[in-house]
Amino acid sequence: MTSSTSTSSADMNLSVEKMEKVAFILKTTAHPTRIAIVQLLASQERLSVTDISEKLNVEQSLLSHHLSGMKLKGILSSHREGKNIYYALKMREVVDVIQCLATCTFL
Amino acid sequence: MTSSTSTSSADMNLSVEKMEKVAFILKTTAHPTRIAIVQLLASQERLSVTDISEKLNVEQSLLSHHLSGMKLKGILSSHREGKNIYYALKMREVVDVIQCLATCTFL
DNA sequence: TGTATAAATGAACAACTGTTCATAAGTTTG
DNA sequence: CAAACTTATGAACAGTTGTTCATTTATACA
Repeated sequence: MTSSTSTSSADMNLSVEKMEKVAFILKTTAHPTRIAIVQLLASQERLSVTDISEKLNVEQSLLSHHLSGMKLKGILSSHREGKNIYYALKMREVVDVIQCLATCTFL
Repeated sequence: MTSSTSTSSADMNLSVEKMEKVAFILKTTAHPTRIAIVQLLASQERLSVTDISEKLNVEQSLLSHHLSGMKLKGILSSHREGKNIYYALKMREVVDVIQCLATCTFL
C-alpha cells in the first residue's frame, strides 16, 4: 500500500520508491547516445557492438563504456556469439518510457 | 529526413532534436527532490520556498539551489510577493513527462 | 532604525559522468 | 601458433552535480 490519495482519474502520485525508480531510469538513460541505443534495441531485439557503433557512428571504446554501464545497471543484457557480443534490452520499462516520450505531442 | 522505417502504429522515432530535448528534460528532472518539486507544483500552481521546504523536508539553501537551477533551465518561474517568493511550473511538458511516468503501470 | 523572516548566492568540495587513449582479452581462421 | 578481428578495461582528465556552510540581500514590521 504505497500511499494513494485516490484522486479520481489520472492520479498523479509517485511514491518515494517509484520516484526513485523513475529517477534511476531517467538518469541512466538521459543521454543522446543511450537513448539512441534504447531506440535501436527496441526495434532490433539484439545487435552487436559493431552494428550499433556503425549505426550510431559512435567510437568503439566509448560505446562499449555506455553499453557495459547500461548492462551493469540492468538495462541491457549481452551474450557472446562467436566473435561478436550481442546486446539486447533487458529492462523493458525503459522502452516504455522512451516510447511514451516519443509519442508525446508536446515535444 | 531522419530515417523512418515506418513501423505501422506506435511509431517509435525521436529525431536527434527531439532526443536532445527529451534528454534535457530528463536530466534536469531526474532527481528525487526535483521530481517531488514538480509533483508539488503540478497540484498547487504556486508555492513559496518555505512551503516546499517544509513539505519536502529539504533544507533551505539546498532547495534554493534546486529551484534556481530549475528556473534557470526554464522549468520553473518565480515571483516575489512580500517576503516570500513563489515558484510555479513554467515548462508544462515536464509535468506531462512525470504524469506519463506516474501512470505507467510497469513501475 | 533595528530585528526578524525569507530566500539567494558563492565558495568549497566530494562524487559522478563523459570522453579519449592505449592496451588487454577472447575468438576465428589460416 | 600467429594474425586479424571484436569487444572490454583501466588510467587519466575535464566537466558537471549535489551538498554544506557562511554570508548577503530583500522585505516586513515594531
